[in-house]
Amino acid sequence: MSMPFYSKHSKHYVAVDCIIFGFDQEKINILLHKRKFEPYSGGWSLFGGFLEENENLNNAAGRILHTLTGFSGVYLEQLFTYGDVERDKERVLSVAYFALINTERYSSVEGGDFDAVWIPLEELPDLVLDHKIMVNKALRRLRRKAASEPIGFELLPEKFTLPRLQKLYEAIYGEGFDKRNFRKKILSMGLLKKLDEKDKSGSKKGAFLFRFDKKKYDELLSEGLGFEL
Amino acid sequence: MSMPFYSKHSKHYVAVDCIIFGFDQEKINILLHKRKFEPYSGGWSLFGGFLEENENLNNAAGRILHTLTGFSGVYLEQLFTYGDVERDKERVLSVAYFALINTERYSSVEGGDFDAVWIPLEELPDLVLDHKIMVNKALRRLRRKAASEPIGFELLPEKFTLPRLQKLYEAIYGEGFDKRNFRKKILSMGLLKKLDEKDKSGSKKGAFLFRFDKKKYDELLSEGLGFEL
DNA sequence: AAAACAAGTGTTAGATTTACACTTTTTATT
DNA sequence: AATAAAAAGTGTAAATCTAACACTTGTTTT
Repeated sequence: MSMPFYSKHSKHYVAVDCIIFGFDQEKINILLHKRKFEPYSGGWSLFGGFLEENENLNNAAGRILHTLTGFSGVYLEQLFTYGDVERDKERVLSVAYFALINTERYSSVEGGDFDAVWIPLEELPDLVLDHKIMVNKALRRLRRKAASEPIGFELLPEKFTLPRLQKLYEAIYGEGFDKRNFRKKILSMGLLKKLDEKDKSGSKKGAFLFRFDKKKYDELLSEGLGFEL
Repeated sequence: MSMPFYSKHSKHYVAVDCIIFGFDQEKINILLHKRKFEPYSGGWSLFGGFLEENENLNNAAGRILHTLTGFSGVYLEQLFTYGDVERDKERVLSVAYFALINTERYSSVEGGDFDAVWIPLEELPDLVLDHKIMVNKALRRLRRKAASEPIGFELLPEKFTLPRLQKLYEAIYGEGFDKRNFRKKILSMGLLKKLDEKDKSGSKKGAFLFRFDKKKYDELLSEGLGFEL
């Protein structure tokens, strides 16, 4: 039997769509662009593309992200697979990924070749297809994970101040936190290394810079502990 | 342009695999069967099948579950999509679902037409392809969700005793809990209706039966509260 | 020198979690 | 009929965690 058993089954188009989150010191933004092909040409859309033959899913997500935005080496996580969508009468499965981007490093994207625009989460326009559903799911996932894994740091530069970190968490959860309680909790994990530098961009006094201590985190993980906010 | 824009892209086989959990008053079991076709014929396998043309993903999962096991109307949730797998040189994407089954209602499956066998989680044999990875992911998901959504009840008959419910949670988390603390917490949510009946199968004294109060749960949800263990 | 501005710092009350042991009810045994 | 056995059911106290709260520090600008 040279023909595989399953060759009688149907094959499907599979797309990968990326929900790209960024943080601009103030609020969470999503990278969108205006769709340039039918159907729904001109509508706000996530960045997506098609899975190619023999291309593994994670690679496809990375490739699409890189091709369309220039970003590479960023945090990417598979979110969910949407199978109800129909386009042109033929269904296209969409595997959604969400990406977390340090906007400082990649701010050059704004207004670039692909009409990519950072849009604040609170001002999200209508999106094409089921993309809004994807964004909402991604946001729920981000909220859940940010409390139990150190993924928030992906949205910040390597060195960051505590006030900045707090702003980030406040943006993610859409609520304010008490400064003292926040510091107490985040520092008590022992996963932030305080540096001798200060960042004076935010105040006259300046705030100390910190760095996430990945080594310590891996140690904690292997002891069965971890990051828990 | 009658041909859709994306018709130049490749199409892919898409399979759906189901991780089926059951609880037999003692431990968590997984429903497996021996694969009957190449490759890996004879190896322990999850239940799976191919997604058909114009069939939506959730329906495919339900269909596969029903066709192969006779179960219907059970809890089914999409888990993750695996895109690295290769079979016969040609990649088949697999969308994994996990199912929770009230074994009492469906005990007839054991030894049925499809060689379905309930195998205790702790005695899991090697599985075909990446199925073991799927099972582990499903288990992590079950553990997470069982603490924040009332999905545990899907594994029990409609009426159940508190000692039974506690056994279930102990099986899910692989550790023992204090009886008094467990009761206190689960009853404090106000989501269990105590019935006037007792189940005497487990002891001479008999234990009162309870029922999960879905109406109350929906009320709580709409108030922004919920199930939190 | 004073005003302005954000960074930084501790304590206390309340809530939640954990640890822990005896009584009740019924059936089976003598 | 009395007793033993077996699981169901029940309360409290200590410890931990969470939440609420206001002033001081360091630097720059005027």
